[in-house]
Amino acid sequence: MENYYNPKDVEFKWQKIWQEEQVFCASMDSDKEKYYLLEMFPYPSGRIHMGHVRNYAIGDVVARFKRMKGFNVLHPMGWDAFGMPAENAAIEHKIHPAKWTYENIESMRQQLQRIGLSYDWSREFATCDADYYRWEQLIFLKMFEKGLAYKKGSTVNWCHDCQTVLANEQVEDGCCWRCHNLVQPKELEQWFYKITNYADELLEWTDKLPGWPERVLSMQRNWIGKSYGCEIEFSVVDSSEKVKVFTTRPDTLFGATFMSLAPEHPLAKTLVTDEHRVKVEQFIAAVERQDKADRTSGDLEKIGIFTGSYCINPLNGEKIPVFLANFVLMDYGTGAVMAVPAHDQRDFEFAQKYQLPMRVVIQPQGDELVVEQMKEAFTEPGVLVNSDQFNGVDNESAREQIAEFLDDRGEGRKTVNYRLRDWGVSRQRYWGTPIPIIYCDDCGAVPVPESDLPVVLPTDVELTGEGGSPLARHKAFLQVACPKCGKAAQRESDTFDTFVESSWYFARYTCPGYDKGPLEKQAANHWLPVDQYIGGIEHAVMHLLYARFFTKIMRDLGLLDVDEPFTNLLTQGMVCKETQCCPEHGWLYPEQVIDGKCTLCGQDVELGRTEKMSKSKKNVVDPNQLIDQYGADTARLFSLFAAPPEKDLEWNEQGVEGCYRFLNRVWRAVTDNLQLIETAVIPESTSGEAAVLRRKTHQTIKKVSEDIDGRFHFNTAIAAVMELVNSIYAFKSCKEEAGVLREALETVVCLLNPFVPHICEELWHLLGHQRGVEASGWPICDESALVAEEITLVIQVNGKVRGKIEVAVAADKELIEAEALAEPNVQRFIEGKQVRKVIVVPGRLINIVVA
RNA sequence: GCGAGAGUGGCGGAAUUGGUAGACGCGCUGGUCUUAGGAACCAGUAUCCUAUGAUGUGGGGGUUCGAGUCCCCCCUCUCGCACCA
Repeated sequence: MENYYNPKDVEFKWQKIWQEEQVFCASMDSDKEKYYLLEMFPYPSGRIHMGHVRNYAIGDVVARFKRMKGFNVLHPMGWDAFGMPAENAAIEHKIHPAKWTYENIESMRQQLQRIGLSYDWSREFATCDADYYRWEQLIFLKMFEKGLAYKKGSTVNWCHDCQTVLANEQVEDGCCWRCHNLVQPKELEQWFYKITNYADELLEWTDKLPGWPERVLSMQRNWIGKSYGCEIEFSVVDSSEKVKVFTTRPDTLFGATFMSLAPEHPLAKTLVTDEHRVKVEQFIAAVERQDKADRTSGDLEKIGIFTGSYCINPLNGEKIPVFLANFVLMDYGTGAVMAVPAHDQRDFEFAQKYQLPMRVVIQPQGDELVVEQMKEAFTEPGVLVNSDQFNGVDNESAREQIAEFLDDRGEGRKTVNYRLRDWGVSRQRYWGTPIPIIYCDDCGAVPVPESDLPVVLPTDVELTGEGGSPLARHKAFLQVACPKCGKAAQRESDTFDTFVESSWYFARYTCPGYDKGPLEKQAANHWLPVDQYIGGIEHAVMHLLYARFFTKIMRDLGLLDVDEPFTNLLTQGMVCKETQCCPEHGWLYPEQVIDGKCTLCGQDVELGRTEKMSKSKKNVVDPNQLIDQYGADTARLFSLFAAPPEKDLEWNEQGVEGCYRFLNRVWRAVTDNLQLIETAVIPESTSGEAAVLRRKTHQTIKKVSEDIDGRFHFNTAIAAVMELVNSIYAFKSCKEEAGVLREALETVVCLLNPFVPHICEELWHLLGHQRGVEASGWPICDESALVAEEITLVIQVNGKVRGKIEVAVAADKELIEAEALAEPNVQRFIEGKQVRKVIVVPGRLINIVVA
């Protein structure tokens, strides 16, 4: 085996040993410090892709590094196993979702194991296991008890032909992705989780997560969308109705010249006068027909219509017309806006279009706005005018004053508004966690008693894709006695959004077999929070926000004691590759192109943009093939070396070969020198070349340790080891200095172990060690080996490099200055000039400033 | 429009606190060994150039003995949000 590097044999051998000896199992009985490392678990689609390889390779580096550093590492893996692909497979291939899912899990586990990832497989579970989702049902019951789960009407995407609800991503251009018929909105009663109760806490904690990328935090803040403002009531003329608006700018209230309501506003149809009814109803219908996505996308034309009604500005008693406007959204604020065209751009455009009056109520300092000359709304700070008793007040203070004034008179009050909506968790799907509720004609929605959990998803169903969820037609499942009154009742046939499962799986890993509740508190508190979480940026908002919400829910249910689930978050970049396109055959797989020609027709292939690897663009590399060809270590190494983890990675076949060559170089460096270093020991003192190599060895230890720990600069860590290997090749070794060589080689093997564990384990073994690499610990940098006798200093004249000198480390400033000034090339540049100043940066450079 | 991030050789990317710009790898060039090399090893490789020289980190200013790094203005790209009242 030691003659040449054979990744297949080496990798198989060690994967078997790791598995048999269960070396990566984590236990709480340890006096080592805990470290919980987690990568986002995969959906078991059946095949791993390069994105998985990269994600899990990154995680594995950290896991193995932390273990070598002496931490008690928890590194689990499992399956996000509910979801629609299983139902689609069932429809297309007549295979039961459960069978499909569990078979995929088997196959994907094997594929992951081929990568050599150091998981504690004893903690593995799939979210579709009843032992998992039963606790999710229990958490729902507890939330229901506390009013955190409730039911309300909500609009879904409905395909009439398929008799089913579609997720947003299943709607393509407003049509069903399967039958291509028009999707319609449909009002359904749905379950919601009251995430808005936690909006403030979720927001506040975004300032207390320094280990998260700023852009993820900013996306979450944006999503929560907290704004301070004021609710103001406007009475309607000749009516007892009142229109409530939300505004962040009560300071502009005197400038309100009309009112805009969302077309869906409940008052829209009552406020319309008979004279305007026909046109208004046409308008409402027209807006309804507009695509939802279009309506909230920027460049929609602003249109509106007058209802015929007026309302009264509570501050000045002015009568202003009430309009309906397509840009006013029913689900933000109150669905009604007081329009201040002089100080809001949208209202400005609307007023211009319908020739509505404008009034300036805020003047900028040192300027005077004239309505007729305004080309856009003025939204900057200023001083109030045309505002009665508030004239002269700066607008920031006026905001408070007017809000308080309205509050006193009972016509308004200060409020906080959020963009965040409650989380709709009902899905009209089969392959998900059943929602444990029973509907009784007399008792209403009755929770399933705890002792009856789990509500098991029945397996005797057939999926056709038509006629709605098979659960809704499954009589044996549906028909049940009411737990309260015992009369015939019906089960809820909806299942949970699969984001519910992924909102607490990280906690369940701490006690996967616990059968007395969702969490064994002691275990959860021991391991949580996750010290490092790693996954794709695509989960920046939904998954990560839901997981944070659920953590707080579980805390408030007394299941654990942490506030936040993930201390540090790393969002890795995508794996990209150049696309290739044949004029006749369209996108081509890499193997369909030889020498720039299409293998199907021989035509020249056009190179497209580098894009995220995707099946549709065919710019994919199959990890299984890659591992067959080069081995898992090469696949891992390239994924880690080509770019820093958080950046996108551009796949490059030649780069992969370069990594393979490097591993061969490492292999030979060890095996070629085995005899020479067999009995060698690390010498007490070294000199000359040996000292230089020894210094390089310890510099590398220092550099790699710093690069991995916290910084995750794996590419530069690997580069540093490559430098050390180059130094080993350059080192002319002899028997006397074999100890230094042994130390250098062992260091290479240890430092590379987190990245390419199989080859390192084998080489470590060849180097004569009985214990595994991890057990031998992380190399320690000997500071004394870093010290050189002489160092090179750069000499600059006026900031430009003009020479270099070698000086003793101990040399004092005067000596260094004298030597620098005496350097021949430096002399040329300072000759005949006056030396103004000499700056000495210890250990780095000397800058001579001349006139 | 708002928010975040980025712009460095032929390419991927280094440069952690303001201190030798281009580490490491790919590609390319030359050499050694070889029947041969698409193997391995060695050397070279920012640009211009006769250089021990000049220029050079998207563009323009500035601070500094010294700027890829700090400040101001502008350009381009990526991502996220977006008629949010």
